[in-house]
Amino acid sequence: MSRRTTTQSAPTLATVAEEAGVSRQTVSNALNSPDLLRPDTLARVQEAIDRLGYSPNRAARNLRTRASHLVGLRVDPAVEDSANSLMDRFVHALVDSTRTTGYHVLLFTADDQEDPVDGYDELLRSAAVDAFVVTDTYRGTPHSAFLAERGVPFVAFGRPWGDTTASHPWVDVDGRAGVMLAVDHLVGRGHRRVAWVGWQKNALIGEDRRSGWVDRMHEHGLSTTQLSARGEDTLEFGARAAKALLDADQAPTAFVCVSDTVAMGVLRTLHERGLRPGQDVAVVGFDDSIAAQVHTPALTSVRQPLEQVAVELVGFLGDLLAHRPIPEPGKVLTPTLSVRATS
Amino acid sequence: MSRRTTTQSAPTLATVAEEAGVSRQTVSNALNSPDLLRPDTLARVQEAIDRLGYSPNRAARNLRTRASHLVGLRVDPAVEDSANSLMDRFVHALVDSTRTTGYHVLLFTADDQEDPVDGYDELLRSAAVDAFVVTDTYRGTPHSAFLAERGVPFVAFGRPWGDTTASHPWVDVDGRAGVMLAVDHLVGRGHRRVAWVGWQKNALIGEDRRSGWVDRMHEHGLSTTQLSARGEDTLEFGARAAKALLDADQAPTAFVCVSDTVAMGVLRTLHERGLRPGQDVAVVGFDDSIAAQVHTPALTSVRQPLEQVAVELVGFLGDLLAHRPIPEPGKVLTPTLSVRATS
DNA sequence: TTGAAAGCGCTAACAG
DNA sequence: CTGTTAGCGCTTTCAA
Repeated sequence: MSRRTTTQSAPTLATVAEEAGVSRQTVSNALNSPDLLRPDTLARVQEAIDRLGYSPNRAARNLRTRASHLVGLRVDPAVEDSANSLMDRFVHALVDSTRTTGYHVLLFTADDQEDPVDGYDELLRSAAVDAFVVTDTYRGTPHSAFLAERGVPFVAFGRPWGDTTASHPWVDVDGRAGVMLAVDHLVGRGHRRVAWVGWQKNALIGEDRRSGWVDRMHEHGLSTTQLSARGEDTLEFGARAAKALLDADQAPTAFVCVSDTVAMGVLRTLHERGLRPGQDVAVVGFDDSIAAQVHTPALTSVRQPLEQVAVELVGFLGDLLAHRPIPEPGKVLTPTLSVRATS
Repeated sequence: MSRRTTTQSAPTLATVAEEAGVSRQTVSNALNSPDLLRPDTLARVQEAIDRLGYSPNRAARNLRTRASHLVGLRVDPAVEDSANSLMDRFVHALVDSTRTTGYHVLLFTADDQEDPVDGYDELLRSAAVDAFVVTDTYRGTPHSAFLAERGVPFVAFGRPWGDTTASHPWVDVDGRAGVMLAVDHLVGRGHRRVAWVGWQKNALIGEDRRSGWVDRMHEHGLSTTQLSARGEDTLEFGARAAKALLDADQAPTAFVCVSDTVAMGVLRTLHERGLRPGQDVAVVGFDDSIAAQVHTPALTSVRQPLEQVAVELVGFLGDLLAHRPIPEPGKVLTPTLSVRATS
């Protein structure tokens, strides 16, 4: 009782038209503008479609409409030993969001990892994708400016730091507010000496997060002097920074970290020194990675609303590709704090 | 000095042909069968292509050749609180492997998470993808049988457990051998009572891994009685199992775990009881997840060669789509042991 | 070795 | 509301 024999080629518009006793165009209309058809015709066509198991050929449709309904996402190699599985969660969220809109996500990598725009051009020129999602936030690489310059249609996860001329749609998470959440939480638990372990000064994202710590500490009437460390996004740096801070005159009783990776380093130092996280010293990370969740003790962390980021991005994508005007092309979402055992 | 004005439509074969002073067909040949052209003609065409920044339109090519050069990969929601970032690493590896072959990876999700084949049909019928990569290993869901039945072209990460009729290409990792590695390692460090913390009996992957523990222990002349626990793939189960095993008459001095998630649970129990992992009790996980790497102390874990798995799968994909015969459609790769502080 | 003609399956524009 | 015509950009015949 198979609907079509295996060796037979797939049904086309013409097949369906014949089956339903209408013209090819009517079938096309049934698919794309069903309201143009009389209900009974529509039903008849729909029935034929179901009976034959017909799906419109995408290549033909793409050729005709000059759209692929694909969005490209460049995935760069995951960094081992880094707690950051942010990308994983984001990809899931993005694929989920695109599903309802008829778009699909095409993954690609750069031949040349150093070139921020490698891979984009070819995919676009060959009409393989309609647009891109770029994740600037992720490592702070300024792909956006290059892409915008070349007229590549894209939406970005991550705001165009400092670039006031940018006009592409973007969605970002308010890292500063997330850190403020962490500071409030710790101060609420009685901590007065709350340290910051962050990235280098030239990391704009890192500085934004840090400003949340500085400002909130001051608002609480607390000092930030001698309580800040800056370095790379590695476990080793976190461990080193914690040692230095703990050895200072007035050792901090709590650490707010720019990332879970760094926080894991802080935890390692605490462990080495026999300090119990959550009891002797509090630690808060950033990203709410899997590693944070399964660590013992589980790490309190700032959680980015990636699912919502994805939804907003896909919304912008729709506007962009439909050439709808985008009045306010930037959106900042607020993170939450996942409170766990380390605080 | 722009190569083409922004408002102008992309160059086509005809544009290039005119530019080079040859026919469209010659340009097509230059692209697909360059050896048919005279060197000087080829050079002239190539130059025109470069000058115009031409890339063949994929939709047109796909329509004509009835191939999309896309492979589908269904991503299911990541499970929170589980250490398993295996999928993330695998996706990266796959995208990397496909790059050189001219294929791209298309991501999709199922509307209905429960239906093991939801989403595949539509993508295939509409010729959106040429084939699929399915990751049976990941959760042990038997997609393969369903897909094979429907004549869907696919390659699988994960062997067709028990299904002797399966004829699709697959690549798998020898979990049993991985666990044997772990047992050897622990016994070599003087452990005699090595426990197993695994999955339910009906998880074929889990049982395969467990057999490595059972057999190897016996080969070392060691007993396995009262040293095994079975349950779900959660941190809580790992913690519970460790408690029960430690409370038994002859407490184990080492734990081999079916997954990092479970191992994290074991570590939690050790922590609660003041037992130092790697000193008082050894623990080995499976998957070498990020969480294992950044944990304090870092978790020894069996590492699957996902990069190699991806390469082999893409090789099979090439054979499959070129209708080349595949003499031996299964390949088993051997994992390695990442030794860290917990053992 | 190069060129001309045909057509993949679809949708946009128009005519009925 | 339905049908006819044309053509998207490419590759696959087949001739020259």
